[in-house]
Amino acid sequence: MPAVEPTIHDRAESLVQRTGARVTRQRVEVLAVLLAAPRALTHHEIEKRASRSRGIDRVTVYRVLEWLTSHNLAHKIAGDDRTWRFKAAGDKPELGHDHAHFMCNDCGDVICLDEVRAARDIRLPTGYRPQEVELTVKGLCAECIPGRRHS
Amino acid sequence: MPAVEPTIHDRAESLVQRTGARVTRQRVEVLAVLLAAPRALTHHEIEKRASRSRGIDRVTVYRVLEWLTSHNLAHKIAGDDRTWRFKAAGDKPELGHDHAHFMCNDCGDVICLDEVRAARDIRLPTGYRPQEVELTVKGLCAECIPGRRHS
DNA sequence: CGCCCTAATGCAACAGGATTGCGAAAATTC
DNA sequence: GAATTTTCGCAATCCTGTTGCATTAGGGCG
Repeated sequence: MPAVEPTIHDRAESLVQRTGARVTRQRVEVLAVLLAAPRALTHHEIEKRASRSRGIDRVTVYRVLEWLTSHNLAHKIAGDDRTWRFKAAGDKPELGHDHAHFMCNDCGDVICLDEVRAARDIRLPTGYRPQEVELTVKGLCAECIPGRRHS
Repeated sequence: MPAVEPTIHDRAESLVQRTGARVTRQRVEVLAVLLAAPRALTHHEIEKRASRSRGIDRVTVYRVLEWLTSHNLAHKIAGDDRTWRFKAAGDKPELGHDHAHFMCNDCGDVICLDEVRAARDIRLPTGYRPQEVELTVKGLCAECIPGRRHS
């Protein structure tokens, strides 16, 4: 059953189109997956979710993600498990990525803390030039608090 | 020429001893390397420096670093290049690791910004429990500022 | 509408950091 | 100094991510 999800897919398509580059099924699908997710996803999760209709090659997913990132349609977040996580940048690609993140020490999930802004006035050694500030709170997410059963 | 470096090596040995576990050449040497370094080192750098007298196996270095980390004698920092960097924790292993880091976007070097302390009062979604706060400033280190010649 | 050019995809092979299994070596204990 | 148990070294393996290259398919243009 081709029960398409109109809104998200269309938003994705429109965002890809707006870059002026080619609108391919793979780009749209991957971006749609990111837009639909409430948190940052690993390459693995993205690949799995994007392959529901037809498959997308592993390498293509990597390349699409790199492309999305370089066009500010997605953000790339380094986790402690040495795997990148990706998150849709939202509808305003012009805006930067200067909010904070929360990372679960147990399951590795990453969410954005949109309200928090990192301090920008930090003293560096002489000769050092700051570019971005990253603020990551680590801890346990609601799912991983001991005492709760795993879903 | 066995020109030993007395102080650092001894400090390393003492720190390892204090854990109650076995005091092996490999643990002491690796920790001494970390203590001597002004910045966080990659596994590669550590291995190279630790092998000056006799060699230490690659895998052993990994295991020693993991051991040091789990005993709070070293800290493990995730970089954007997906390689771990390690730094001695200093003489007070009880203390946490709640200072900020600077990471060079060009060469990847990581240094600690000991004076900076991250905000501890950050609002999280309900049910989330914070454990650590990581503040990382990214930019260019003095070596990598354009216009300077590479050493 | 269909052709063409080029960008993008898929496949396979590769790269490099990190991990695991297991027998050998060595640090404490007695 | 022998026993015991941790730790080491070596090889093989895993896993994320990358590269090369032939094939496919956007989408501009006639």
